[in-house]
Amino acid sequence: MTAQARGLHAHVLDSLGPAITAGEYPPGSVLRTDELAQRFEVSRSVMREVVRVLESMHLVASRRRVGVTVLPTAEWNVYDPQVIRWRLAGADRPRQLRSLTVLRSAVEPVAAGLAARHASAEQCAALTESALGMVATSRGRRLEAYLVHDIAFHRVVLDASGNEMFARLGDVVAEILAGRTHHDVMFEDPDPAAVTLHVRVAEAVREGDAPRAEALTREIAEGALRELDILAPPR
Amino acid sequence: MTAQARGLHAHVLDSLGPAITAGEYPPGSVLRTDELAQRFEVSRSVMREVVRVLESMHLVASRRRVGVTVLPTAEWNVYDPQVIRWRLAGADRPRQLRSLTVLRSAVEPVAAGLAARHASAEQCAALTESALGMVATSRGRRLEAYLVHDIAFHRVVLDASGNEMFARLGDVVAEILAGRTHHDVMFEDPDPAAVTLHVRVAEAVREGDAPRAEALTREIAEGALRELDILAPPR
DNA sequence: CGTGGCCAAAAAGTCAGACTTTTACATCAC
DNA sequence: GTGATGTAAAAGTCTGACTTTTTGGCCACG
Repeated sequence: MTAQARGLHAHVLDSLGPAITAGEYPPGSVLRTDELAQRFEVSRSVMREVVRVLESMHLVASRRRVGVTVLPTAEWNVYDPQVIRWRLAGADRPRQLRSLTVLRSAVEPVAAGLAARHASAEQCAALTESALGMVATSRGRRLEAYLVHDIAFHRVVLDASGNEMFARLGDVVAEILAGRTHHDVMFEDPDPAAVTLHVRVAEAVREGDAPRAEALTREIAEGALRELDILAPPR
Repeated sequence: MTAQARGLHAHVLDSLGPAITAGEYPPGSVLRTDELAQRFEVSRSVMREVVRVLESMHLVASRRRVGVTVLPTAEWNVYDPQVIRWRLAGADRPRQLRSLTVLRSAVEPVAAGLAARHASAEQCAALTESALGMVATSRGRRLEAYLVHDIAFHRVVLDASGNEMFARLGDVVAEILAGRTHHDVMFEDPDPAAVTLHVRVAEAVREGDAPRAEALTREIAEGALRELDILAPPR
């Protein structure tokens, strides 16, 4: 079973949440707690807890006498990791991936610049190690091993920035990178130029060269955007 | 009354949430649902809903036989608008404000660049109007009126970027700007240079000059960071 | 024909109590 | 000391009754 023991409410949430983010209940739709409770075969108390959580994510609004209304997309807490996961698993995955990659392209260069100033010796070591790992697995269809190092690299950069908001984007970046490898077909070995850029970012951070770290990371990000334009053209 | 009619659970949440984010219950603290229900004089069902919401924000984790554990800060959903508000209202407001301003400095320039490409005629008009409003209220201690235009300006830029993730940061930026005006003492009129920069950003966006819009916005952001360094030095 | 107030029903909100399930911890045998 | 076992504590679940708010219709009155 897929995490059944995590509680009844979590199970219902994992079913209803994706349904809403996928647009199965278009904005404006009205649901009733009692009806939902019956549909999912749980008690009203459990369903109420689920609705409360969805409400806290601004996916729905609950009003007396009218019911539970699905809110327009513009209201959703799109930074909630749970919501991100649900949407990445759903139909508008491509659009979502693009939004997130653009966010990445804005955040990561600045984070790298800060990392160059604040990174500890351990973080520099971890960064270099990850970069070397990427080099070592960049040829011979070792995409899975490469992915591990790639994720580790970007996580360290975000952590080393010393900014809490940046650090919390580590999971999002991991999700994006994993998605690129697993869903969006990636037959070939990773772009050698990108691998080199990662190595050079590690160097720049180690040397405390913030402008260079930022510029190099911007190149990586632009590469990712270009790649996305090719694999999944906008519009 | 301060929004008492929003439901009992919301009231309890507004009391317990800030207490947790303020560190009144340090990470690792264990609470019991029953005890909390008694303390806040609500039924267990209400308290359970509150705990569920806090759990969805990753502020706490609920485990059988042990209770409701407060999670370490690193786990919190720091992008949740509710959490942001709670933290901005609490003791570590300065640190929080810095994190968010750094995030802004990363995001807004890129958003402005995108806005220059995607902004509609209406959005360009709104932008120019806001910039003019800022000019008109930039002298004579009309800080409140200035704030309104400032918020509107940045909101339009983020919206016009066409990126959903950027657009959702409008509230955060509004919160930051409002905080700067209201809390962190701002005796003087706004920096004339900043006002001019806003006007020029509006121009660049209208002309579709993405690099210039980005560069100018980066100047605004750097100004905001410098200002923060003066008013509330780091460390 | 429109306006305003009143009533009734619908749905969420709240509560109390009984029961189940998991699990940390202590105890005991080996 | 190690491992099995039992117990109790806390969350989890369910049910049913009750309260509160709000919508929308209905009717009287201007």
